[in-house]
Order: sequence, then structure tokens, then C-alpha cells
Amino acid sequence: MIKERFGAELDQCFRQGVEQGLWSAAAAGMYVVENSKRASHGDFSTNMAMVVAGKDRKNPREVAQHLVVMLGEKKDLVEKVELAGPGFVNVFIKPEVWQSVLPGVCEQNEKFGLSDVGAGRKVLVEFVSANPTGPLSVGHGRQAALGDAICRLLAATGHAVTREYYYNDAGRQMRVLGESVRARYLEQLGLPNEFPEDGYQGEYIRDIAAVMVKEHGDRLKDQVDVTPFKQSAEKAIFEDINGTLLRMGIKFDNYYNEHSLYDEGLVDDVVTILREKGLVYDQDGAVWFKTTKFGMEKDRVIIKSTGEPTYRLPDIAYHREKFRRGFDWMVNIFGSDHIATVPDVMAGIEALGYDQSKVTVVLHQFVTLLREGKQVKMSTRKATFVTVDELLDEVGPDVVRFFFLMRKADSQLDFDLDLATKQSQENPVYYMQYGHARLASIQRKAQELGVERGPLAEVSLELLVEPEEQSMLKSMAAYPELVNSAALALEPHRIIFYMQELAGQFHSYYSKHRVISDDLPLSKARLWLAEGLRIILDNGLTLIGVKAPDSM
RNA sequence: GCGCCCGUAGCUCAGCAGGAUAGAGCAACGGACUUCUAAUCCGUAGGCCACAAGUUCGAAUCUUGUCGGGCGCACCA
Repeated sequence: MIKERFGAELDQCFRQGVEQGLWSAAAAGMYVVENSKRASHGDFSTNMAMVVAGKDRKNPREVAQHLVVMLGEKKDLVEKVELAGPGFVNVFIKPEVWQSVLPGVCEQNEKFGLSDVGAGRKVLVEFVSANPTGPLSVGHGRQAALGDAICRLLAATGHAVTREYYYNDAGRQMRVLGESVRARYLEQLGLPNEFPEDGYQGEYIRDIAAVMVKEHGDRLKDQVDVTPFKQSAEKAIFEDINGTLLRMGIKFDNYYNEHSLYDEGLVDDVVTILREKGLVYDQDGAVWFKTTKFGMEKDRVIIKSTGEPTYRLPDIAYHREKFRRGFDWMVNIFGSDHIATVPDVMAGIEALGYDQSKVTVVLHQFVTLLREGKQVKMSTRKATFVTVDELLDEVGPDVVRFFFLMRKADSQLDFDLDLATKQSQENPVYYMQYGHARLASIQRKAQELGVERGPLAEVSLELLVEPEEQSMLKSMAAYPELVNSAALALEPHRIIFYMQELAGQFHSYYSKHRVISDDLPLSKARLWLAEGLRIILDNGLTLIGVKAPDSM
């Protein structure tokens, strides 16, 4: 907010310089304003002089000198301006300007930081999308936390968000699942059975079979078609998955069944359209998509010689439906093992005449689970994977979400179970939550003592002059910009890093200064400051789906 | 062999669009609770930003190459 104001003033100085013939307009839009890293460099600094000098072949320090004079005249915003180094211009903002951010924070309260940069654009975010073959594992957990936080960020920035879960209950995987259940069913009836070679060995299969024995007795023992087993399994597993997601606080708006694409002839449509465009051909009994036309190394099969489509075809049809449903932006969140599918689908979108730049794929790297410092090996087929439910049992939803979000998606993530389990200083989750609890506690204490912070308009905010107070106000002013950039970059981890920093500033301040004291005007100002901090911690935690407790 | 991601302090990682003396947490060491919650704070120590070249006023950041780790490269999803 303040940075934008300063940026506008700087632009005006630039234009003024052009008018006065001090420099050309060549550098327009090429210079930047940044937050100074060092207090001695002021609040903001700009490289404008160096960029201008580079374009016009002038001496940067001379250009900077002009700028220093011009900025010095912005007396309602600027305290002082300094020329430094090779031509940086460092600007110190007046304390009262920083103090003025506080009323905005407190009045907007839970709305502070929200924006409408999304302008109501319709965004479809697809994530988790695990087929119902078993409980959600740790990898899905990362995707769930990431996807949901991205949705929250997009919603906070004025996008109309739809959360969608895409699944397939018709493929080979599901058939094997049905066969696995049947084998356990027969086993529990004491009948001969053959467990599929690549069957699902998890205990949950036995549970599903047991329910079937209870409901149907041995009536299904001669059942040749696996459908009833498959259906029971799907139902039970989806209930389980949804239960897990709900424990994490995640609700989808829509579940999209791949099968419906076939029922509505949408898969055939794609083949027909591509064939008409000459982008498809038959060879060796299979149908091939000319992906080489879209810069890929070789063509890909979309219908196998058995007549079954490969996963690409319904994926393409699904994306075509996303476009036809009128979304302006489609965000797909995939594990890095799905990298290979991305170019295929993108080629399909392009081939069908849609704009692939409207599709953004967020790939996240794998999760390594550590227990006692050692990696826990996981396999879906064997029962050796750790489920999200187990994580939730051990550490609770706040810790789970936090750990999954604290790294950027590109990085591999170590989930250290021992660290996550610790309710101590080593566990970074509590740092922010504790900050919020402390801030809430201060307000309670003030009430107990009968110290009213009173109406904001009557509070002497000019008393907030401590360096710690100034720097917290500065951080607070940067929050809305942070939310915007995190949303547009689809990077929730930025919120976490910001809040760790803000909570740190507060903890440090807390141990150095007292909010409530004998000085009533000062107490009031600081109580409002504390309230502003609490609001931002609350809002930020909400964005990543972690609770902001009033006491711990 | 090819494609994508990663390589920054002992460990786990930030570093926004190239900017000034590279940051945080944990671990280590030394301190601080009669005062609004010590799940906290203060201090010390810790670095060839994997390596090499290039681009430029300036590179952890951009380009190329090398090395190391992860994930892919199906008529599986």
C-alpha cells in the first residue's frame, strides 16, 4: 500500500525529469522499487538512476542527484532521501505514514489483505484426484494441502474458485481392486480363492470384504463379474478419502467422474475432431495422435489395439470440458510423477483450438517421510505406506497442513515425524500460533485491568515510534502485496515465511516492551497495534488453513 | 541416452523481476522468567551460494557445459 504510493510518486518524478530534459523516456517501466534490506538504506530504494544512466549513457550518480532533489519535495511521504553506492537512491518514509496503515488494518479486519485483482475470473483448481483404490497417502496429503491453500489464495484475491476432484472408477486399477476384494471375501468364507498377483494388499481390503460377508453372506461366492466388489470398495474408499479430507478441513465443490466423459460421448468427440483435422491416424491396430506436430519427439497412442483408450484421451476430453464449462483459468496440481502427461494434454488442448496458456500446471516433488531420522519406505500395493489419516492421528491437522506447505512445491519435502510430533520450540508451527495466542491474551488482560483501547480515531498512533513498532507497521503494510504475489505465483509457502517473520518481530517486541503500562495513551496505541498484528496473523493462518488459537 | 525439478551454514530451507556487507529455523555454545502466556527472548559461532566459463556497471539469481540427487520417458494412470 505504501510502496505503491511511493512507486506512483517515483513515476511522477521520472516523467518530470523527462519533461525537464534531464533524461530520456527510454527507461520507462524498467526501474524498480524494492524494500531495503538494511535499515541504513531506508525503507525503499530504487535503481532508477542507474537504469536511466545506462540508457542515456550518463553518470548514474549525477542522475541520482536530480532524483534526490525531486523526491525530497514529497514532504507528506518522504522523511529523507540519500544517494548511495553506484547510484542507488534510498528513501526514508515518515513515521506517521507507517502509523497510518494501522487504522486500515483494524477497520478492514478479516478483510484486510483481500483484493480483487482476480476480477471475478473463473478458476478451476483440480487436485488430489486420487482414484479410489486406497486411503490417501502422504503424497496426496501434500497435494491436498497445497491445492486447498492455492484455492484460498485465489479466492482471497478475487477469483471465483471451483475445487474439483477428478477420478476414474473404470480402469484396470479398479478391476484389480474388485478382484482383490473378491479374493478376501472368498477367503473369509473359507473358500478357495486366488489373490491377484498385483492386487492391493492393504488391511482395508479385508475390512471391505468383511462388510460384504456381513451384508451378503455367501450369496456372491459364484459371482463372476467383479462389479459388486468394485462398487462396494469404491464406496467405502471414497467415504474414507472424504473423511480424511474433511479432517484436514478440505471440501471439494465437484467430483468429476471420468466415466461420464464416455457416457456423454465426449471422448469419441475428441477423436472425431482430431481425425477431421488430420491429427490422428491408424497404425498397428491402434489410433495415434500426431503429437510430433506439437514439438514432441514421437506420436502417442490414444486408443490401444484392444479398443481401450489410453489415459491421454479422456484427459484431453476432460480438459476440453473444462474450457467448454467456461473457466478462464485452469490450475492442475500434480505430483512430479505425472510430468509426462502434461505435454500430451497440452498438445491436445492446442490441437482442439484452445489456448493452452490458460492452463497452469503446478508440479510438486515427492514427500520423504522421516521417522527417527530414517526414511520410511512406502509402497501403495503392499501395506507399507503411511496414510494421511495416520499423520492426522499423530500430529493433528494444523501441523499436517503446515508441514506440507512450508516448502515450495518444487522442493522435495522431508516430513520429519519426530519434529512434527514435538510440542516444543523445535516445532515451527507453534511459533505463529503462539504469537496469535499471546496477542489475544494481551487484549484479555487489558479488559481484566479495565484498560479500554477506545475508538481508533481517538488513539494517538504517533506514539508508536519505537524502531520495533515502525518495522512491524512496515511489515503489516506489505501484507496485501504479499498475498497478491503469493496468489498469482500459486505459492502458499510465501505466506508462511512472511508470518514466521512477523511473529518473530512480535515475540521480540513483546520481550522488550510492555503493551499495557501506566501510560494510558501509549497503552491504547499499543493495544491497537497488537490488535492489528493479531488480525494479520489470523488472516494469514486462515489462508493456509491453520487455526489461530486465542490461547495455548 | 532424452526431458522436468533440485544443489545456498552441521541439518531443513527462504532469497520476489539480476543490485549494496547472502538470510531464517533447528542443532551447538553462553545468558534472560516476583512484571501482558518462557511453545518466548538476547548473544556467540557457523558460507568458495555444487563446479567452470559466459552475458554486464553489477550474478545465488540469466545462458551454456560438467558433476551430484529426485521424478519421468508405455498400446499403465
